[in-house]
Amino acid sequence: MPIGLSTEELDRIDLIVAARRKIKRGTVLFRNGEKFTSLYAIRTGFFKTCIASEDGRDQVTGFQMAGEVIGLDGIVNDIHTCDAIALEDAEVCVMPFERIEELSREVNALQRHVHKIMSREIVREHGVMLLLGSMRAEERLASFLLNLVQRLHARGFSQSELILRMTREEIGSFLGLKLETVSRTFSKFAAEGIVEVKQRHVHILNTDALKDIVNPKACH
Amino acid sequence: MPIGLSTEELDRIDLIVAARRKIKRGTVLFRNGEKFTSLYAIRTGFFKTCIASEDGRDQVTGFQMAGEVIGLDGIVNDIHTCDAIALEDAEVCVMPFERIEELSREVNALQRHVHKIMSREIVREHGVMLLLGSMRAEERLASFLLNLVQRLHARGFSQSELILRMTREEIGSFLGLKLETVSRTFSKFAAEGIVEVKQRHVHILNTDALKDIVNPKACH
DNA sequence: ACATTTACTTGATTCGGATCAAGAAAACTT
DNA sequence: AAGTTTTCTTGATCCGAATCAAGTAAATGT
Repeated sequence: MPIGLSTEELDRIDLIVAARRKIKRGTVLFRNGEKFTSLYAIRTGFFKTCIASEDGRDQVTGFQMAGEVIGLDGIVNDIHTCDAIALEDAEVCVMPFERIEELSREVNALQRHVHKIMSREIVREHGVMLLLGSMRAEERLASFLLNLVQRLHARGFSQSELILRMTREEIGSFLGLKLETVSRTFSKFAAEGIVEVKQRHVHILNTDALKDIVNPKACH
Repeated sequence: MPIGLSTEELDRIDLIVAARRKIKRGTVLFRNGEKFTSLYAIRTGFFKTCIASEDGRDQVTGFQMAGEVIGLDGIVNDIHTCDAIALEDAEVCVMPFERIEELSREVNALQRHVHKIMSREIVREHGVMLLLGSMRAEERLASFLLNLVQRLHARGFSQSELILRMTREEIGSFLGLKLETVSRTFSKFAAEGIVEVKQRHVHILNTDALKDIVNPKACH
């Protein structure tokens, strides 16, 4: 949450949260077609969001963790256009969007904060487009791992160890790859000594090597 | 612009526009790294936005036309993270973001409008992710053509004829394909009688066929 | 503890799109 | 109008990832 607020303002922002809601692993927070009413701030747990095309195909559009906000897709048409599914037991703050709009008219820092959250999501998606549009499988997976571990580290977790909350298929869907390719690429990284992988447990042994894969240096 | 406003409110919204700016074809409206100050509403002309990774690769993230707003990427960090380049002579309204925030605290419809614009961009990008993550070349190009022509039609242009403002390479960058593949796919569509293509001039002969390519029907 | 399901790995083969290459057609220059 | 540059098309070949297939390991339920 934003800084530089008076205690009075902070108290008011607390009022945005209408309720807390627990979501069991594998269940849906909101789904495509549902009426949009609220944004959700993740308190604990891990989510994926995905959209489906009319024919069965579907695409994971992102993985979200504690401190991130989901539901922004619903604002345009007052209808959610993607599904948000908990990948582990989770708890969210339900923030009715009407209240957010109301209060952000009065608290400048909140208004600014809401704008930044939406802009950040747009920029994040630009990055995903670059990944999907121009990277090869190894680059995609390396980029994915670095991004995950960086976000986890910002939350106080290890820089080198992580537990994947999603399946190979979900990773593949997000990265525009098939699950076999994801699996093979993990194995390749492991064979090169860059990571240790044991199912969902990943230990990054050589962060620089991953960075080099994403961003091949011209020299040496 | 939003509806349901009093004339007084409309007058105030006009004040958002600090200036108009003409941008010559091939020149930059803003570029990566520049300080963010304003959003831009396109009055006339056609833009592309693109991001570059550290190694030379770059990715067109979108094509924008009259009535659309660009610059949203700059809000998070007060720095633009992409380039906006005019693909034909253009004119934009410069809307200082400070003024937008100020006024949208007072005019609810404007606040709502700003939120919807940002959410719409997020949803659009979800669609691009689906395209890049799961579609084949033909599906991508068909989807691209349908999207372009639909937006042009909404602005009063033909449903079946359009002039591409961008090169094959730019289309390819946007769609995650090489320019040769774009060219070949155009030729394939032409051979099948779905479109007539003559350089940048495209005539869509069979919209349903394009829709079928994007969304293959199970039966027949 | 066992059976069942789900998730993951690895191999063989295929295929779509990238790459390499050359030429043609437009679009600018001057 | 001629020359130059940019854009586009088409062909031949190659490669990365998809697909098909089989088997293993882990998670879940009873």
